[in-house]
Amino acid sequence: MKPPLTIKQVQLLDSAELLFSQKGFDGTSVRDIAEAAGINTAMISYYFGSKEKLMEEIFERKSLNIKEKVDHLLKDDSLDPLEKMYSLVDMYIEGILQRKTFHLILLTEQIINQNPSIIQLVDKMKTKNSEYINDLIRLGQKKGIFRKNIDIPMMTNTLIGTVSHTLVNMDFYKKYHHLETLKEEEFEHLVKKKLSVHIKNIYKAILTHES
Amino acid sequence: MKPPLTIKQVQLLDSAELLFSQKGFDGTSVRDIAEAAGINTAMISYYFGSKEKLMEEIFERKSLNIKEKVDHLLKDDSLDPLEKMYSLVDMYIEGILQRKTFHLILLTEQIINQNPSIIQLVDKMKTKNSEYINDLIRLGQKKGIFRKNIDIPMMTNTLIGTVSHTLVNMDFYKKYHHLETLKEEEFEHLVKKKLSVHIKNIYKAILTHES
DNA sequence: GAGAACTAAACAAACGTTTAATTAATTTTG
DNA sequence: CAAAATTAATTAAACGTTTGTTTAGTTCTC
Repeated sequence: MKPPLTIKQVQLLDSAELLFSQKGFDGTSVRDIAEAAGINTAMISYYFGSKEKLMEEIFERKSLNIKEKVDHLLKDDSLDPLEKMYSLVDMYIEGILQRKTFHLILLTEQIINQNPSIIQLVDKMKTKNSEYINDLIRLGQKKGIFRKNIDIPMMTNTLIGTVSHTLVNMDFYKKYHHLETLKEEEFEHLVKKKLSVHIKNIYKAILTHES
Repeated sequence: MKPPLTIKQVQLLDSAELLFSQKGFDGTSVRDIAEAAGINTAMISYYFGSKEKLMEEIFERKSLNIKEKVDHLLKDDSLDPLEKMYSLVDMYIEGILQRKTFHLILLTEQIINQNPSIIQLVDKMKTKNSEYINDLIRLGQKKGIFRKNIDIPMMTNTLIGTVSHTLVNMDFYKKYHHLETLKEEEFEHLVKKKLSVHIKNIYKAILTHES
């Protein structure tokens, strides 16, 4: 069991997370991080051992864990399979947009993979995500409600891919549609709603309609 | 008009593109690039002026330009609106998977934006993509074949997002489904086919079905 | 032999990390 | 309970590398 983080550790982690999401891991220096947090540079090595391990700490803190929720969802008899899929879709939208900065780091780290322990962590996340969607779709198929010939990996790609691409393009979308007057909170709520409706439409169409 | 590139310039650009896609712009040194190309480090500054301008050259060389194809598609009377959308979908799948390494760079540069002229280039690309899909969907709506209440930006996000996420996860997909025995060529063909069928299904369902 | 192509070496700046010294907090002791 | 001893937190400076770029000289080409 690891000791709880101190206030300064959290300040460093938060500053680092923001900077990594904006300038990337290699584009951010430990001096940048320390200055943003108002803490001496040497404290990063003192607390975390290295810049690499600080990154790992960010991943351990911010990784999305919805295993319990999905397990509960699988057993829940009050929902039909499509409602369960809807619930999973909203979990991902909510989980990703609530961790915007971390998810941006995750996106770049999926492509630029240098640190072995981060590669391992990301692979585990991917495997879990595949399993969750796989389990829920197979359940609907067993109950005879979902179609048989579903390309499950592609359903995953559309869910995560659409949400991720929307996240990356949020600023562009805001400018392109002249929504700068909206409060950040309202804009985010709008995006979540649009994502939710859109992806659920797709899932309903692909999972339940005749071919 | 710029003078044509020499062989060595192309070698440097190709080596840089591969390394940038694997380790990111900041994670790649000019010495890395020069060594991979078997060319003296100083030649990068000599030819391109700087590492930054070398990156810009990559973008100018590899940016996807499908304007002519889309214009032609809009006028083509032998295709109905849905067939036109299908054609656009395949253009993106083909264009992105044929430029895998460049598209990976593009994905990270959309998040980690430092170089102003690259930001400008990426914004232009996004605007164009939005317009292409917008024009084709509106055409189908005018002809009374597509539904009225379509969330066009979200349709864009699903197309580009699904293809991008599939590209990023290709290696994972290969391992997870034990397809290592497949030749790279065959695997890529399989992925393209799956993407094509999947996204066309989505587009057909969302654009044409009743709500 | 003039101009372009190319090289090895040098440049200052920035990098992540360590060190040695100092201050702050905690524990031990009389 | 206060003083002393011990440990932890914090600092500025220095460490050795690596960074992108420039320089000065050499080789090649026409």
